[in-house]
Amino acid sequence: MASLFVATARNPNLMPFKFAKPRKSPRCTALPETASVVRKSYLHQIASLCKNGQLGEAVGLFTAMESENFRIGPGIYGELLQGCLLERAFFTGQQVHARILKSGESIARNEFVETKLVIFYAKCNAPETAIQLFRRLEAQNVFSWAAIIGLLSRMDSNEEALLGFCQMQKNGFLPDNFVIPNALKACGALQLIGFGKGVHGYVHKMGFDGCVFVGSSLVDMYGKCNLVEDARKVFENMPERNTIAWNSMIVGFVQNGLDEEAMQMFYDMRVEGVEQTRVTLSAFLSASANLDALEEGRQGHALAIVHGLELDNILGSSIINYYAKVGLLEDAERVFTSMFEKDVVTWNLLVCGYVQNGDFEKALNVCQLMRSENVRFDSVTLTSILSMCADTINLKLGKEGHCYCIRNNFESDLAVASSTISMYAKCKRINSAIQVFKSTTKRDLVLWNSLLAAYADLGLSGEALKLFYQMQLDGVPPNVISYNSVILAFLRNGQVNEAKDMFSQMQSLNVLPNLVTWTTLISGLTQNGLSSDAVLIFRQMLEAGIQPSIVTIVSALSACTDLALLQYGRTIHGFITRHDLCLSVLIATSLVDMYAKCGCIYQAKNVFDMVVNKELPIYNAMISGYASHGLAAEALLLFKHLEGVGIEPGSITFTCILSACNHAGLVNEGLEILNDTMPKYCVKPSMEHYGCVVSLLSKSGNLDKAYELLQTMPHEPDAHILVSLLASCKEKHEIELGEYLSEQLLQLEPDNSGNYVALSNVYAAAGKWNVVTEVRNQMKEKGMRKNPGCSWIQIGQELSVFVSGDVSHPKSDEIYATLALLGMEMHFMGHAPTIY
DNA sequence: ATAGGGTTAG
Repeated sequence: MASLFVATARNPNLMPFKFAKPRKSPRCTALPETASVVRKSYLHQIASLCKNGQLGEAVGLFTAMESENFRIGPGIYGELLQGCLLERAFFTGQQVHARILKSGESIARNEFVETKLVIFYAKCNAPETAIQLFRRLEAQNVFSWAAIIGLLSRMDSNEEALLGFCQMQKNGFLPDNFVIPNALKACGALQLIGFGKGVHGYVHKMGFDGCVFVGSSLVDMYGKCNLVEDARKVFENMPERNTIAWNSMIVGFVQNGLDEEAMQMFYDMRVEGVEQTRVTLSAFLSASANLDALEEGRQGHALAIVHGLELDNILGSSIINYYAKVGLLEDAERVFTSMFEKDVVTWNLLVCGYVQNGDFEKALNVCQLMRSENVRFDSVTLTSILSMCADTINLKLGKEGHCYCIRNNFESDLAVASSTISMYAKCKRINSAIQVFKSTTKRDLVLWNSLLAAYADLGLSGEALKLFYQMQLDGVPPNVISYNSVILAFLRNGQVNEAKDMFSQMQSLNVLPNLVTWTTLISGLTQNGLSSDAVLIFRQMLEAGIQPSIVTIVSALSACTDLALLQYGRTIHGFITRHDLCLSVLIATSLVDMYAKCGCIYQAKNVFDMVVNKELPIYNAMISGYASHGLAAEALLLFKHLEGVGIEPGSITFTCILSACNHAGLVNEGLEILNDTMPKYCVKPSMEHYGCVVSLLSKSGNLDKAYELLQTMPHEPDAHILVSLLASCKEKHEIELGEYLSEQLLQLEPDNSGNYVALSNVYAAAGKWNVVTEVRNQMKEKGMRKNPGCSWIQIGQELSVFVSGDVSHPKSDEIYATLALLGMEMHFMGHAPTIY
């Protein structure tokens, strides 16, 4: 095998040696008289030299024997091979092998020597030679079988190892306590629980229960097969337990998600004074990482230092994994640089840590360093890179990553395919996502869920539902995540009832809704205008004993931005206070927003004042609150304060502050912000920003300036801005401009009856009743009268005409009838002109 | 005139 030679060449201990003259050794000086005694003594010396790691001396003695023509027996060759094995001296072993072949059949075909050679090659991971020699054996025995089965299991050829295990029994050799651990290891790797239990039975029958090696392997096997209770039973019944037995148990707990048990066992181990190795610490650190146990993980790192354990790729990686999981990336990086041995997993942990921490630049740097040090990316690296591309919506890098996957045959990797799909979906390339999905042949739950989530994000509920059924036809039962996506797809598409149906369907099928399910429903219902349903769901969630996350609470509070639900908002505020969640800036911002939108501006201010480290969003919420309450002075003051504390205002901030100016009629302030302040902060004014100022100018009687701004701004005017100008045209009786603007408006939104109303208002204000009627007839032709969304405005408009003196209005009876139907005649009569 | 062994990270 090529890799073998690479491995030997790297190791300076394995340099080829020359058969040197034996060095004078004091023990060699007095040779006993008879040849057989001398031979015995030589054997003894060679054996002890080999055991003491003095292979060179042993070989020297061997050469001396050869030159003195001693008859060298199988024992000497056996000892020498054993010595080579101990020092991993592959080349020396090959030389010994050559001498064996040269010394004739009686040695070369000796069962003991042949077995030793098989063991030697098997241990040196030279599978071809070992297996070839094994096949040509004069006689098999338990030792050669054990060597071969061990080799196969080490090479991860688990099926072959188990086949060998069966074959040796067929050939009449009873497996002993040395072979059994290898067979059990293979069972664990393949999760062949039936086979494993069979071996366990055999162990019991043969009385190997007492062997620590067998016991530890059983613990490991049961752990790997997810039968952690059986593992525990074996462990507890072991008459003797060593470090490895404990380690196997702890690792079993961690692998089965029982992190607390693993930690407890770690402490028990310390109390009992069992030596703890890097394996122990590695497992302990995994448990700490899984539990976010900050203190324990640090202790684990400290113990590694105290025990003087060098940071090999595995222990080092466990420490990095822990620091990365709890977000201490600087510590992770420190450990990374201090490691003496790194592999692709080590690198991946650092990359993944930075990606999950949102430090994309550092993640990319590490990837580049990886390439420059010739560490090849594997599927985990690519998954991290692709998910980073998704997070940053970096389609260019994402495509490069995808191409790398195609070039390097990662296409069949399900995890890579899933993250490629998510990447394309996040970058709004749904067709590419679908293409990647279709190119896969074997599909797992994660892959189906990736595309399902992509459809959900776009609100493609039809496609999502189709996929949802398709996966079931394909024999993949949906899990909570699948249901969450379908529910989200419906809610994004405004299909509230369908979403609710799915929610009850999953419960009747015993798929338990999780935090995401509840949160999706709460925010989706709110966004579809069903705030009170959202609040109801939030209460159900608390009753179900699910702890809300920050996102859940933010969604629930956003449902309470309606005065009718303020009482629930206050209840949630109480919940927040009881659970010490006020410290979250996100929650505080939502509270400010809720109180402001419910008209409780002073309560909003109270919450606002309590927050210590304020960030831009909470300022925005407060300024917006002031703006909507007509408290322009307060809004401007807070805006100035923002400058004082060095926080840069954003686009939303300017929307809020301009709308405050607009409501308060602060023309100069509004113009200054648009013309000076926004360029200062490099914020390009949006349509909405211009809208505020245009409306402000037109309302304050500067219709000309307003129209000028409308013409010079870099945006095509939207309906909103045109309507605000139309209102001014009405006041100023600017019929010509009104007509012109209305024409544009009706081109933009030909089916919006409100626009016709605005136009007819212009004519009505100028007393052009005949044109008003004309416009009304146009509306009637379009069947707009029955449109419930604008009936109020229409009625108002009709009334305006009526009140303005056109008493002979032909439809006055109809208007009265409509009002009577709505039960509001008197009320509207008095307030008619304010309806607009 | 004799042999060999199990556990670990994403």
